[in-house]
Amino acid sequence: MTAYSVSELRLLGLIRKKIIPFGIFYYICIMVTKAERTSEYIIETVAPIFNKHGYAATSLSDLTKATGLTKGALYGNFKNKEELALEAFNHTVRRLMFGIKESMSKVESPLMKLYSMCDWYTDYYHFTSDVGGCPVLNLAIDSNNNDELLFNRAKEVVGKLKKSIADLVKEGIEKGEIREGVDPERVGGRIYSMIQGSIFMSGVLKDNAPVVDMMEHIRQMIKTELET
Amino acid sequence: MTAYSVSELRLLGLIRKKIIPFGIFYYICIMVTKAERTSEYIIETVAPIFNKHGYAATSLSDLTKATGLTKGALYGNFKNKEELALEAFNHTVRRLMFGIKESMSKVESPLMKLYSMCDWYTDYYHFTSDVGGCPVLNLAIDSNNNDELLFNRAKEVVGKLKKSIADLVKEGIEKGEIREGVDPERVGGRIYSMIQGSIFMSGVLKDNAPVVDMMEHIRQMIKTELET
DNA sequence: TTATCCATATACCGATCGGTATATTATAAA
DNA sequence: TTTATAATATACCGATCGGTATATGGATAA
Repeated sequence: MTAYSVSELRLLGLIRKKIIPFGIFYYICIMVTKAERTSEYIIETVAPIFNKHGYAATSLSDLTKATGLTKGALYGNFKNKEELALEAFNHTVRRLMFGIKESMSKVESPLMKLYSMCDWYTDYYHFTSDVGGCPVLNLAIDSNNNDELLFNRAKEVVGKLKKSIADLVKEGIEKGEIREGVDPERVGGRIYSMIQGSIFMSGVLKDNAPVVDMMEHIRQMIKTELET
Repeated sequence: MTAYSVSELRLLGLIRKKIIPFGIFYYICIMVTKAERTSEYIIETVAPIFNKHGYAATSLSDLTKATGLTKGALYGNFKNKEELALEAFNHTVRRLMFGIKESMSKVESPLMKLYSMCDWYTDYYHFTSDVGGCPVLNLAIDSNNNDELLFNRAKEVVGKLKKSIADLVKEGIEKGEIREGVDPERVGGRIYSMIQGSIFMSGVLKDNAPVVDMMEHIRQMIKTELET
């Protein structure tokens, strides 16, 4: 089980606050119950399994084997397999989002943030290959025509990621860093398509080259087609 | 069951030739046995099901329900579920390949063939959405970490499609239509990544716009970055 | 220390899984 | 039409599926 800092636990929404009266004061007690620790342990352990094998191909026996827990423990902490898969996906996505936001927060301007995003995705293959590839790509394909709840969540994340690029482009135009004529939505969609396409190729060919090359291409594209 | 022309049957390798002696002559009798017709009927029927739901999520009862046949019939024509899934995939891919080759055969030069490919992919979403999306994308993701045989086949097709673009670029350079400095392999990989990425986006968002837009972008890219 | 309660383990459910041996039917050759 | 054979249906296999009711044990509060 990975060790977490308090800030990470807070980020992951796993900290419960309890207000305890003491005389005329109150203490705010930050606590993590056993169940919460177990839930998190389960999520962390099963996330790569669901990501690698998909929802249908992952059995409860796979999960009990990996966690060392029994079905009783799993069903004590999660409603069913679907909810567990959803939480596992959210966990992985939250981590990725955390990483990219952290990377982009280091620079100020929207244009620099776009370049920063390219830098971050350049290493994407390396830090996703061991957990079974891109969770967004995997879940979207896996759940399409199979599980509405999971698919809608995957679709939602795709939409958000696409929008986050479009928003940066829009902000760049407002700040005069990106040309007036550029359509933020179109460019956002294109760039995210390119990223996902190269992630797919890297995953299939088991080689980070497609992602690395595509990121270089996107940087060039930003330079020649977007920058003022 | 779709009606097939003799040329299509020949293409699909489903025609058996029988040589019948008649006097001093021989007749070549082109025949399709019942088993072959049944096999093809099964493949055609189950292909969209496997494509929609994936290998693991498709049960034999799904297949018997869809075909109206029993397990006995399926196992009489195919070794097992895996082989059936493989043949179903090959069938769909063969059809797509047939379509794109037909489209490209209408023009002569490699550069025009690249544009022709863009035209063809522009409609890709429409003629794959009803069979459950892009079979290459679906099988590659579905079988990765799950089924070596199926994954290797998907990977092989990805490699071929990527190579076919690279070959056109290479030929274009040789014929002086495309600039000397262009790296065919890199460009081939990029273009195929872009195509697959946009196909993914169209599939998730249930909207052909991403593919249409990306094809326009690739056309522009060919014009400005490849053409002499 | 003791009593309570919550978390986990155990045992079991009916349904369905992929696959097969055998019976039955349809086809095609003679 | 008869006969041989190919193709399909039936019935069944052990294993595993997701899920649950209940037993049990360990942590927590009094």
